[in-house]
Amino acid sequence: MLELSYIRDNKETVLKGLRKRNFNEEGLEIVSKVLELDDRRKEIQSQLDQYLNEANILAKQIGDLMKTGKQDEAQALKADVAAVKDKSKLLEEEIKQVKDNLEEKLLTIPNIPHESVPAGKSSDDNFVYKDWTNSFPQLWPGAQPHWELAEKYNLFDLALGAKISGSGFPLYRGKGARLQRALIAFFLDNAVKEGYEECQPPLLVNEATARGTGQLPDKEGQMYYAEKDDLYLIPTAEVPLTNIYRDVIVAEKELPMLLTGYTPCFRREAGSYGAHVKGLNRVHQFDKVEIVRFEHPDNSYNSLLIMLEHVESLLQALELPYRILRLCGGDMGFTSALTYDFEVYSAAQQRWLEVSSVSNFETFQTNRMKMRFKDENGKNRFAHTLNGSALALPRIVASLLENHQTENGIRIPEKLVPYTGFEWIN
RNA sequence: GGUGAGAUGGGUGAGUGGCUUAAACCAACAGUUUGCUAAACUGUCGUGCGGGUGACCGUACCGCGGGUUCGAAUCCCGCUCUCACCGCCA
Repeated sequence: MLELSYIRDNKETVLKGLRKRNFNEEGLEIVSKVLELDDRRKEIQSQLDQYLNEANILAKQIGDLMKTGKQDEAQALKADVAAVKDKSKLLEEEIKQVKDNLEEKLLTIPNIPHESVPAGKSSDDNFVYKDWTNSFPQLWPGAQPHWELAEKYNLFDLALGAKISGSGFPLYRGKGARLQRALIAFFLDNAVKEGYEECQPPLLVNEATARGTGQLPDKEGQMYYAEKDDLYLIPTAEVPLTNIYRDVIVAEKELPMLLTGYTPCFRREAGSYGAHVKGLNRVHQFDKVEIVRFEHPDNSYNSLLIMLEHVESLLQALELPYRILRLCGGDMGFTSALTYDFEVYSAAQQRWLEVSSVSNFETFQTNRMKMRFKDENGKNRFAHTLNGSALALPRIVASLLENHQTENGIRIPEKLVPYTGFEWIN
């Protein structure tokens, strides 16, 4: 959620930012609308405070009169209080309406893209920030896509997963299951080495938590929901990890705070079926190691670059061809100010697969969550949040299997061997 | 699932209708003292909103939501959560 004071002081910047997100002139009216509502809110607040002040003074007088035995005079004042109360009641109702309306509108405004974010309609307009300049792995004619390799080497079984749960719930087994565990441990170890604190959060979260990071009300349909208990299955560890600091004010020197966690992630992905979702390309349940940072606003963009390097180092260790995209305004998530996507090349499918999304949310999430730090002047300010996948497993596995396949089996990258305990899948 | 107790500021915890934004203690921060550390002493030490250049002023907030009252942390109702014990259970 954008800060109202920010919208007020930077209206032109906000409008420019929303245009980058392809808001038309009609859509942009929301900005003026919000400011008008806020003006009205302030107006009512002033008047209301005045009435309440009057009532408080009268109540005190009544108390004093009662104590000194002047019952009659006290009774007379009670009528005055009642009159003031009537007026304040009306204003209270009105201000509640205005506030609700304001909040509702504010929640529909996405984050303002960073000035460096290119305009654009869709993923076609994303800017290649760092391209893969080496040659791609050359596969021989008999090379197979990962779903065929999985069958050949008994690594995972989608049909079996479908029997047990439904489509999109892979069942890993044998060396496939071991590979999952190895990747998770490898990613976690690397995050911890970078200074992130390892966490194991709950996988089901309540409404306030889902709201804090912006999954609600924006992406309600994307989450699985356990109705009986009013809990949501997390679509990413970002949700529970970031909410650790909901409604918390920390000392400035505590920043930055770095958290990492492995969790399964659950996504309904309603409506996405077809050729692109074959194999592990898109599933309802997958494993991911997430990194989350709470940063001082002055440092957040620098830290974003540090996160990029971290994710890059993982992909290099796994010896996978990758590229980094800078998302355009039209393709960026609702809550993000700047997002880099990482894609690995799937040699057998001959296309890029997204494996990580690293974003700076600035104060968009912390404003919703009321997560602040006390600055050197004793003022409470919203911290910046950042997060990124480091990494999401399924497409890494897909790419790993496809790119490292040989006629004699699939080679495990050297850095991963200590985790898998085997050098070859064959 | 059953029974009981509870929810107050960063923490412990006092506070049963007006003198309470809320005692006291601890932690934290600043200063004095000191060769250094420690101790001692002094001071500061909640959040949102509105107003003001500002010191400040007003207002709301004692788990959440209602209610009673001129006036509620305090009384009433509903909800949520926590803790303890029992049952079930990895």
